[in-house]
Amino acid sequence: MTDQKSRIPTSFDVARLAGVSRSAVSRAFTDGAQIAEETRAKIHLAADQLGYRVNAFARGLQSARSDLVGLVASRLDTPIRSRQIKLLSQGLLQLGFRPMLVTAETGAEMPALLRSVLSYNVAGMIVTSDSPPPEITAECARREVPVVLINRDRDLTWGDRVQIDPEAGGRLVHAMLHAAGARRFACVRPARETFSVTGRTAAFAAAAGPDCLILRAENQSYAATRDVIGQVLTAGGIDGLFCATDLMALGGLDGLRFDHHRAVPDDIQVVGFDDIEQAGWASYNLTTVRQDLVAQSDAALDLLVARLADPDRPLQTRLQTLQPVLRATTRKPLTDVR
Amino acid sequence: MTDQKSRIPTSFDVARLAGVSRSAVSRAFTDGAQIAEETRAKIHLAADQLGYRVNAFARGLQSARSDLVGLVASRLDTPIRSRQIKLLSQGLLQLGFRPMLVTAETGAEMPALLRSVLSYNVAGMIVTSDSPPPEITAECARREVPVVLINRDRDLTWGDRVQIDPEAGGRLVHAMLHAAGARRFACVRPARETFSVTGRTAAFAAAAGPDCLILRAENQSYAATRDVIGQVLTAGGIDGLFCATDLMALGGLDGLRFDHHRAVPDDIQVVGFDDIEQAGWASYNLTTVRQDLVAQSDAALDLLVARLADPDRPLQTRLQTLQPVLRATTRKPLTDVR
DNA sequence: ATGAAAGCGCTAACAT
DNA sequence: ATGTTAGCGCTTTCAT
Repeated sequence: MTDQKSRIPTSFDVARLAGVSRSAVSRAFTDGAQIAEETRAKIHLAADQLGYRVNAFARGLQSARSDLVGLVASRLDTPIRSRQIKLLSQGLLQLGFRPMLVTAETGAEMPALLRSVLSYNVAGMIVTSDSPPPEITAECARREVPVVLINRDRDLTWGDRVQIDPEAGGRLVHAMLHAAGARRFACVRPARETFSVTGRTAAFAAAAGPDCLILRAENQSYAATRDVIGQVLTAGGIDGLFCATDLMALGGLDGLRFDHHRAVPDDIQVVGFDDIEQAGWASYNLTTVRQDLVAQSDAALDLLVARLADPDRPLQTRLQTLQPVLRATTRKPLTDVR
Repeated sequence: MTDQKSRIPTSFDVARLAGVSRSAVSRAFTDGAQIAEETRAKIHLAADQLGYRVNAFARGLQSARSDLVGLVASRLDTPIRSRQIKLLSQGLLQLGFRPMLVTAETGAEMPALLRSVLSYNVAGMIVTSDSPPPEITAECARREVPVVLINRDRDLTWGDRVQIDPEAGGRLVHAMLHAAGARRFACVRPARETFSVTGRTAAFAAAAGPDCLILRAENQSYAATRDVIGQVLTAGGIDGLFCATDLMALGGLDGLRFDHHRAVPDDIQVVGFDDIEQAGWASYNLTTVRQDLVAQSDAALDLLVARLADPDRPLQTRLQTLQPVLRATTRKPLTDVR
């Protein structure tokens, strides 16, 4: 109540109030520092009284590494991406890190953004974006900043990875459709190439054989897929459709049903990929392949922590399991899948 | 190529290479600093050669304010929240700020998180969460950290606001249903109270009259709403239903159609709120009220920048406009709404 | 276990 | 327009 002109208190103020040195204050706020429990309590009391908080900049300047972790993502308004970000940022918070979000829709802004994140001496970086920051991992490597890449291309030279096996994913989808009785196949993929998406559609097409129809949607959205899905029908006779992501599959489904008056799965069977929440909604009930995002996020955080503990360990890749989710856009399979 | 042992270069290294003082280097990296274009170019050249980046911690320590902006949100895997975060973080990035994401599902973690964000000397804070950080705004006020509250309760004492008018929203929904011919009303709201959601359901109920049935879903999810929607039918005769959010409305819709075999809008008309992407999908085609998230984000950033420019300006509240979106879960209205 | 003293890398007066 | 000089608030040896 006395001094209105409230300057932000520093460790000096706390030290004086508690009758100790500034180093003692520093120790009181450092985990595992050598300090008497009694002193620590006294200091914390004084600190609370003053509303003192360790200045993260001063601490970071000194110790040359912060508790910030860069979280790189694009299209984060997408169901799968937003869930990933949620899980990752919660996990980071729980581990005592602070997520610094870096989003870029166009790849152009990326390099500048990433460099500016690096200037915060981030403890690490988690990249879920499909827009690749190619040269940046080199700089991370140079600074020994741990990088975890989630479902990212192999073109990057530094970074631990957690990813699905796209080939296995593509083959699995084909097996699901085939077991359900489909024989003439098509798949829809987005125009822009992306590690996991491109990989699984390619593998699907390979498994489906040379007469597999390949459609390109302008992007990975519901709308873009709904727009092109009519082409599946002009081809004629196609009874098994793979859409590269659930979001695309839902657009395809609505296009088939509402724009082209086809029955799914009776006229044509449809499978998506990811198992986003909406895929399970009653109006869709989409057969799909589940990517376990919780496991993915756990694995990513695990890799981050492990590398922090031992910067010199060999780069590691963690493969995620894939799980078929049979719902109502395919017929009941005669034989078990897998 | 010479020194492998690559230490991270400092302004000192750049100064030496460029043959200038460290202050010159500092100026070369400060917008609007007094420095000859020639010198600046020379310095940037040297900096690039060395891979130099300004150390954000040292800069922040000095200037006692960073380009970090805290972005507080909960449930960010929800369509509306993730879109908000996307728009806000992009806008922040564009303005030269870095978003620091703070997510908390349980309100308990909040205070600690926010304090730790404050220790980063954030330039400001944008709060979209409905879990309120009540005492924290006091600390922001004390530190003169700008706060922008999006659709937040009135209990907070510091912060500019951008929000919808919940009363107007509730009345609008009632008007829409009434104009479409509904006469016996119900509404579903989540168990936990929330500024905008509670406000509009209350206003709806008030407009609908005393015999309006009020249902409580366990939370704001699709599943929770689908679970309770059957209670609308046991009441009997209800022909107009308001679900507090689109996400809830979609759950309600699927419940009515698939679990209880009711026709929408023939047996009962349904209106949601927000106009999330999924509301426009063909399987739902949900009548709703649009909250313009782009305008909301723009307004929030605007308020932030304005307060940064003039910390002493009076607190301001920006009201968002609401727009009815008539689709297929209501009948064609006889009279115009609004 | 605690204190004294020396920086971490930068910016901001102030001087030139 | 540029250089000199003090710090910003903290952590961290090194003594004690």
